[in-house]
Amino acid sequence: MEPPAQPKRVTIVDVARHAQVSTTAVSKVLRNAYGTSPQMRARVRQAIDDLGYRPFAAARGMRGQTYTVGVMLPDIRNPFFPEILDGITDALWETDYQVLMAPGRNGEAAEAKVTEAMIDRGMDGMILVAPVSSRSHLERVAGMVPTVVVGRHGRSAAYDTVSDDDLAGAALVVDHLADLGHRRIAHIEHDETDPRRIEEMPNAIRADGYRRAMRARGLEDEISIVSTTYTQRGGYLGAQQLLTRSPRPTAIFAGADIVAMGVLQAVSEAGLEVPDDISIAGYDNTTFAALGPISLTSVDQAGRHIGTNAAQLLIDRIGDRVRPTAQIKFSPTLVTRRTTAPPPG
Amino acid sequence: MEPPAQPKRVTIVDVARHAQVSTTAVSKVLRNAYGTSPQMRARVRQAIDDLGYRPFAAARGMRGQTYTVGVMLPDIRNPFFPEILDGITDALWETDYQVLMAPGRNGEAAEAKVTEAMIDRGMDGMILVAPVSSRSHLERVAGMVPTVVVGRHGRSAAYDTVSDDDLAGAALVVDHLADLGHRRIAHIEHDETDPRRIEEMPNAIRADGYRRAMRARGLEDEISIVSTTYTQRGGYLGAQQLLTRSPRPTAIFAGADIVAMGVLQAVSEAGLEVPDDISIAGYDNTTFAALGPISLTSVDQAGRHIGTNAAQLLIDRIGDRVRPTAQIKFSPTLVTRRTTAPPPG
DNA sequence: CTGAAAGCGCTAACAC
DNA sequence: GTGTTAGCGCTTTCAG
Repeated sequence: MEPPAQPKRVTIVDVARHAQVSTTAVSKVLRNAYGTSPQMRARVRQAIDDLGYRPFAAARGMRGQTYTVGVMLPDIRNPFFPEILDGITDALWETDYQVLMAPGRNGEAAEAKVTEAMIDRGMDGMILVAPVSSRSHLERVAGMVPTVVVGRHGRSAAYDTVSDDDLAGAALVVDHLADLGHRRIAHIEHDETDPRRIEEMPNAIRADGYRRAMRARGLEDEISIVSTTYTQRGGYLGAQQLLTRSPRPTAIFAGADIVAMGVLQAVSEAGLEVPDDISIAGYDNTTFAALGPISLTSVDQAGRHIGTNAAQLLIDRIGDRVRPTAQIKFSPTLVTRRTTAPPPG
Repeated sequence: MEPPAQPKRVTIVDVARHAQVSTTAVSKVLRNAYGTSPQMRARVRQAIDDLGYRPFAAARGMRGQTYTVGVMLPDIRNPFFPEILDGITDALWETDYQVLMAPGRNGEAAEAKVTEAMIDRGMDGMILVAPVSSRSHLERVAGMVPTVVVGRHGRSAAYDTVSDDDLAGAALVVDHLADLGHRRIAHIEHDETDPRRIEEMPNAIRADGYRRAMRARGLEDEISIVSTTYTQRGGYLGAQQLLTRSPRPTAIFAGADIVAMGVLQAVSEAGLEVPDDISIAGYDNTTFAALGPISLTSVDQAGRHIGTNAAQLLIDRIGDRVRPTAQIKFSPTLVTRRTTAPPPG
């Protein structure tokens, strides 16, 4: 058996004929536009049901909206980002908008490719999560299509933002560890060289928050940072370096849970016990931080919540493209688990 | 500062004028179509660069292709699925196709919504990963747009498939445990009630593979299955049931890594040690199975590889819609780690 | 309140 | 090898 020949799509013309009205009328009913009588709406709706009509987005896109919003996530392997997507999808579930996601792969070139592809496909709006692209690129994108940027700090007149207070989050961790009695608290950061990004990227802000919090606790002499990447391997390599230092840190604050996973690995290979010999804290409170055998102390960012808020902001922006931009900032909380305890001795 | 007024898009007409050729010529060059001289191609390319032209997908979609493929994943929280998406994205990276993903949320209604949205948006092809929809729905979709189904067993004349040999995978686990000396090996499955799906869904096949392998080892009297869901909570509840049985199983084969996470939790709460008191095995070999503190024995499905093959199949199918459908089946391998060992005593 | 008609940007016959 | 032209399905003036 061959695949069945494509049945020709039902169009607005078919619906109009069936309902004995004009195509204009159908179009108006579809968009809940002004100027349709109740009985006309009823007849058109009936015809739509009878024929199983569904609007063809490409055709709509040529004149008006596509009812599609694009989401770019940096890395779907990091379990924190799916939470955000989930929040976005939930918020838009009951609307006519369909959410479509593409991975940005943590690179400027890849991100540019994705944002252009989305613009070319007529997205009505875009949500860019923790993009690494330059601010000017982001503003150019936002100039073409309503855009919400998630995770980057710093306000722009071109796009709305939703972010988490990474400065406060880092302080939460440092304070928690210091309260337990730790002094030699080290940090593993995601290396940020581009000076223009250093003020905006969450990873850089966390490192800064760590420094400030250490100083605030009078621990400036103990500040100790290793720069790798926000990956499991980055955590592994970073921890290896830290463990050879002498005196050895009694606690490691990893900039992301995924980094903490690598740290745990290195610590275990070094024959050390967590938390008896060394305390570990992560960031993001991802699902695997909560897993029994891991039970990682981590900073919770409420990813879902970030997602729903970003979606709402985008809908508002699509509705009014010239209103002033908004900046929503959430406060993180600390979830303490079994990887942190008072220092040995 | 207001967002800058939208600069009007550069169209094919602008390019044609700039290059002093017809719009047809530009269109042909864009599609590498037959009948263009080298010098014309050069001039058109030059004009495209000069003007920064990019084709508008919505307009293309009205006549031909949109150069977009849609991927539906059941659940992006399960870290196995991102691997597949990664494989797909990689395979299509150098092509003109853009990959766009939407979550199917493990429900027939949600899946229908997503597949329709993708069809409405003129996707050139779709890859549906582990869909729960009825076969007839899948075939209807495949009749409208080239489709590859990943994970479901059973051949269809309407769509190509890529799957993993779940029967063999389950046997790998049972044999491994039996070789270690276990006899009371229990299984936690994802409950499948729909008889039409029971023959196709990977979860059902795994349960079946477990039963067959147990019989093949002469352990038919020890067959013990708990039906919950492929979630962490499902694993937790399932394990709680199993641990109260007497005699207690000495090994639990969880149908998915995420399930094994819940099992580990329940086992730990019951005060039992893994693997000394009880062995645990999972399925999917997700990133967290490999994490040091977890180190879960699991079946590897090579998700990336599944993704790249599905993408290739889809490209082939887009190129020739009537060629016979293909069924690719991969063989899983077992990765043994620290959660399995000989039974106590 | 309703409908006729003009495109949106692109592709595909079909002529030249 | 190249250009002219007629739409694809929808939205949007603009008359009636």
